[in-house]
Amino acid sequence: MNVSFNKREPVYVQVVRHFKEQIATGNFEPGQEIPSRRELANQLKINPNTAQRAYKEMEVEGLIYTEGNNPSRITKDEKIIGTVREELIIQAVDSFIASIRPIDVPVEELVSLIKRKYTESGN
Amino acid sequence: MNVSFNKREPVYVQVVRHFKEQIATGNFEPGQEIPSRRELANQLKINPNTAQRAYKEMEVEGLIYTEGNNPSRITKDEKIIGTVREELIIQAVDSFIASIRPIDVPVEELVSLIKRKYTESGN
DNA sequence: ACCGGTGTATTAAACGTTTAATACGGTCTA
DNA sequence: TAGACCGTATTAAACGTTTAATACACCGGT
Repeated sequence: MNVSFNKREPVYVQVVRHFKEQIATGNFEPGQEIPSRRELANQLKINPNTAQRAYKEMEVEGLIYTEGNNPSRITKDEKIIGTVREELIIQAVDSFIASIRPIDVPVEELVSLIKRKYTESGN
Repeated sequence: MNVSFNKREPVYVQVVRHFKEQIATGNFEPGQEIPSRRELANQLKINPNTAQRAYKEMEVEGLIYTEGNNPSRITKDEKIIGTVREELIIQAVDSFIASIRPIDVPVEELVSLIKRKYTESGN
């Protein structure tokens, strides 16, 4: 569980995204138990309420579910799981396009840049 | 002068970026006069102090300069102007890479997506 | 000389969001 | 039945940004 926070974006949003990334890349199995609110808070050194808020949001979106007073679990709905990856990608791409379009960069220059930077070893 | 603000990012930051985009795309000539603080505030419906803060930042970065008590002007330093475009692009690309890398998307899928969306009429 | 426009500076208050503190009720188990 | 762990709820505090109110000095044209 490794999350580095930036301070401009709400922490709970970053936590949600982190979980989505895990789900999208298959690091979480459907139905898999996730850390309790309090345990997550401990691990990430955040307030339990912030963890709660993140989980609440994920629950509303159907990404996780809670039965009784047991730690929540990743949804078993494969359809939802499959959607997560696409949504993350689309959001990232759209946001990138929106930020780059005003600068009028030739698409080939862009592609070349991305290919090079994306392929570079893990930075 | 058309700027649409999102409310997550400080307004003055968005104003600065907007000006940088104008400079990067050549919409501003070197030495060209820009609106006074108070006029910009009127145009964008923001507080004069917010305009001042944006301009101050640009002045610190050498993008604009001020002589006497006249409205500020775009720098005549072509080197700085040339740099603006590169910086905007690098920043956008780096930020995109950072957000997309955790999802493990094949680079070709990415390139294909970007080409399609970027080429789509102005959305 | 005056008036209106510049840029600049300081200080305080308002505002919304995020985070924190705390408490409550449930369930399980030793 | 007591304790520990769950999720949940309510309220308060902290924080950063923005707004606001003023004030100052400067220059230019009337």
